[in-house]
Amino acid sequence: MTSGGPGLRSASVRRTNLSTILRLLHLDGPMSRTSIRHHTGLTRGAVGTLVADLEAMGFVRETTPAPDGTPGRPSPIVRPRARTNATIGIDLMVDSTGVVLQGLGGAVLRSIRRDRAPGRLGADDLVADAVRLVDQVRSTADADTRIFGVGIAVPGLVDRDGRLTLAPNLGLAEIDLGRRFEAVIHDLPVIVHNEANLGALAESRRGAAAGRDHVLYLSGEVGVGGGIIADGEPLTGRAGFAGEVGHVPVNPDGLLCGCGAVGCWETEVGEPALLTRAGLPPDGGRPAVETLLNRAGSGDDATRHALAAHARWLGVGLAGLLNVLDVEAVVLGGLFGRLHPHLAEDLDAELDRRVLPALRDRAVVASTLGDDAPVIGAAEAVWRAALDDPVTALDRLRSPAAAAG
Amino acid sequence: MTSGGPGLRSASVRRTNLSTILRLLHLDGPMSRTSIRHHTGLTRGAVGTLVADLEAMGFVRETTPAPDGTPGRPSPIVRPRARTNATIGIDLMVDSTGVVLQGLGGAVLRSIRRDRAPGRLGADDLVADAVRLVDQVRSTADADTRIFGVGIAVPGLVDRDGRLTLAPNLGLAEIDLGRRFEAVIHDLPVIVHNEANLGALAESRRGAAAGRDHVLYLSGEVGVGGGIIADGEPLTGRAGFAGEVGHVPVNPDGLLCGCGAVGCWETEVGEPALLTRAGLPPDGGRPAVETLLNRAGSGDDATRHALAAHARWLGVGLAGLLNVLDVEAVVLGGLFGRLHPHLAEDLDAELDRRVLPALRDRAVVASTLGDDAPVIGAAEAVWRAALDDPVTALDRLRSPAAAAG
DNA sequence: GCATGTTTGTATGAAAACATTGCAAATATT
DNA sequence: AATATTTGCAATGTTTTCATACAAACATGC
Repeated sequence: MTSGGPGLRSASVRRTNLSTILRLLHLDGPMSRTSIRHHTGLTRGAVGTLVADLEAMGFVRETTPAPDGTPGRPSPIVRPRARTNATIGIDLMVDSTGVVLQGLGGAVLRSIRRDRAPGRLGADDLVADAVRLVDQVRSTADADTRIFGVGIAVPGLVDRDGRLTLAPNLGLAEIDLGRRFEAVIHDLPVIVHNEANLGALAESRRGAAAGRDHVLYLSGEVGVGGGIIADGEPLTGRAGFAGEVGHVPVNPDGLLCGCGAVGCWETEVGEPALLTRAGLPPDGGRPAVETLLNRAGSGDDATRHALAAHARWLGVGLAGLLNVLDVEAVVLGGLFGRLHPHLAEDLDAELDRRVLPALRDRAVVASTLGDDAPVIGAAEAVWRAALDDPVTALDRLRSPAAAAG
Repeated sequence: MTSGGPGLRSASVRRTNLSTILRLLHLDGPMSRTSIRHHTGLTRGAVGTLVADLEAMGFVRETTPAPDGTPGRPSPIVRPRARTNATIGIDLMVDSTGVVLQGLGGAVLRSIRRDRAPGRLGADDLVADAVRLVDQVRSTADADTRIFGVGIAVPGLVDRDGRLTLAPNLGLAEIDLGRRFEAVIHDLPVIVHNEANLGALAESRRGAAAGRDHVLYLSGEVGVGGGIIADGEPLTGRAGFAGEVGHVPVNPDGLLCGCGAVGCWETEVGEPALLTRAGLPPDGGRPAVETLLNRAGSGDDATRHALAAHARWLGVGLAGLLNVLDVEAVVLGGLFGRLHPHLAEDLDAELDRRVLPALRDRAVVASTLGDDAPVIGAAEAVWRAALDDPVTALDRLRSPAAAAG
């Protein structure tokens, strides 16, 4: 509606600079004060007082560098204090719940995953189960560890306010999941996002696409989701639903999709489609996929043909996305990541056929974070919010009363 | 590669605030100082000196408001000085060249379009022809009009540095179009972008999607292009090629596309496909389209069926884009805009079938700027760059020597 | 026509933050 | 041990905004 951001007050300069430096340390790791100067363009004096502030707030610690042979007085190394500053990520997968504790700087301090009974729980049980794991993780943290919030990855449509519109694989719909969690974890801010969007965030920050600013992450399970990083930031769309690549039409004469349409990409590259092609039960789940991968490894012809067909359909949809988004890296997560070694060749061939020549210079790689990409992304998303204004984030932790704002 | 922006110096606060206010006036039109205060959150004193600065620089003029019946001292209206501050937009269409002079605030001060001989010119002639029109426009501007730059819209792939990689419909490839123009228009900065991206910018600022932050613009001519506005800003992609929606695969068993692939969206919804469906010569161009529209208006059955089929294919591709991008408005430009009244119903039906329910709340509208969307977008793109830092933009104009930076 | 209330612009002083400058500290080299 | 280099630290100056007080411009009511 209205254009132009808020005006910049004199006082916000400090906040912005503190945020800039802390984010730099979080993403690029420990570095000397001089390195900070070169990244930010600030003067020695300014960096000095800013780092001193961050140290006083407990965000960083300065250490003397090991001699490296260069002349001149050595510049102290500024290190993010991972153990004293952390966020929590939760991943509500279809058959398991994962929780991580991620320190400032990105290190995963603790990681738990617990299988859930295949029978579908209600929302209450789902939340209670996850909160138990959160408590378990919090109990192992140091006594002085400050936790800045909880991020939750959900396989479903989540709007910008954290309301879960639809999550068929969890059997949920129209639930304000953020509020549910906040009601139980009353002392921490909670954010909820789609798992593919968070997977994209994680892989672009810590994983296979680290440092890339234009990334497409594909999450292939029963459903197919996508997360887009554009100019280094998650692409949310109007309501937060962007990235539903599973429902791009690729085959007008294709199969009926769960969404009601015909020929969605998901019907061709989802897990059931793969298993069907390979002559395995479509709902065979993870074990069936393992069987398939084993057969592929041992050179089974039928399986290889099935994978080749799968690769072609993967290429059809992916080519369209590459032409539209012009990303520099595609990260294959979930099922796609496991399949990648077996279909990379056919996939690349299909892409060479369908992607415009100018857009062909891309990297399609398997996820390096694997199934943990969404959880790590959830924790990372909390950092993204907190590091936007570390001062008030810290203030809010100290006086939760002010969190009403 | 590196993360985190530059550090904020005390002096850059002023620049940021000047930029914020000027952009506000450019996009939202004249407003009182008080209104500026409400938009920016700045105090009376700050707004006062900032506006005084802008006035001294010749960007704005203050006028006394007409009495409106409210008590209290009236707040002066701050008006962008359109006639003293302008940008130039150029549009190199397939068969014509358009040039506009756009004042600060968005008003189109002058607009020329000249048909070009259908025979393809070389790059040199194309540039020379356009520059003649630019000179014509410049000569009609006031003597004290400052022109902040020239933006050029091209139907083709343009990278971030203004190099034209491929423009099949102009018969050009691998040309540094920006440099060519700069060599002739030596006194002005030049930027080059894809016409669909600029059309999207124009429609999201001044046209059918004014004020919307998430917009997809479709440019339908012989080729099909797209421009995406995400979070209010153009989505460029890694190299600036994002938005090539014409080559999204929609029909694996379809026709061979000019790009070498099979079943691109363009083969189903491009002008030739439409004309073929309606039993007209595929290369009939604009006159054939007029014939088709006339027949549709008079209720010709075959034509209506052709349009219905066209609408369905339009819906197939558009549904995929909506699911991926979650935009709030789709603006149909070029051919699509002219067709819209005749196929809106069938298109909406197809979208309802294929777009996820949560994403269905969108507006598909015809362009209001029509064929001028890309030219206006080109001028608007220059403003976008100049208003990012009006002070240095002005300094550069005054001392072109500094433009070397 | 005048007093009153309301809203706003202007002017002055204070506070915050960074840049600049000079000097001391810590390293490598000769 | 002396020199060159790079850096941290402290003091001073500049810039910008905020807070406050006062004057100006409008409407209303008597």
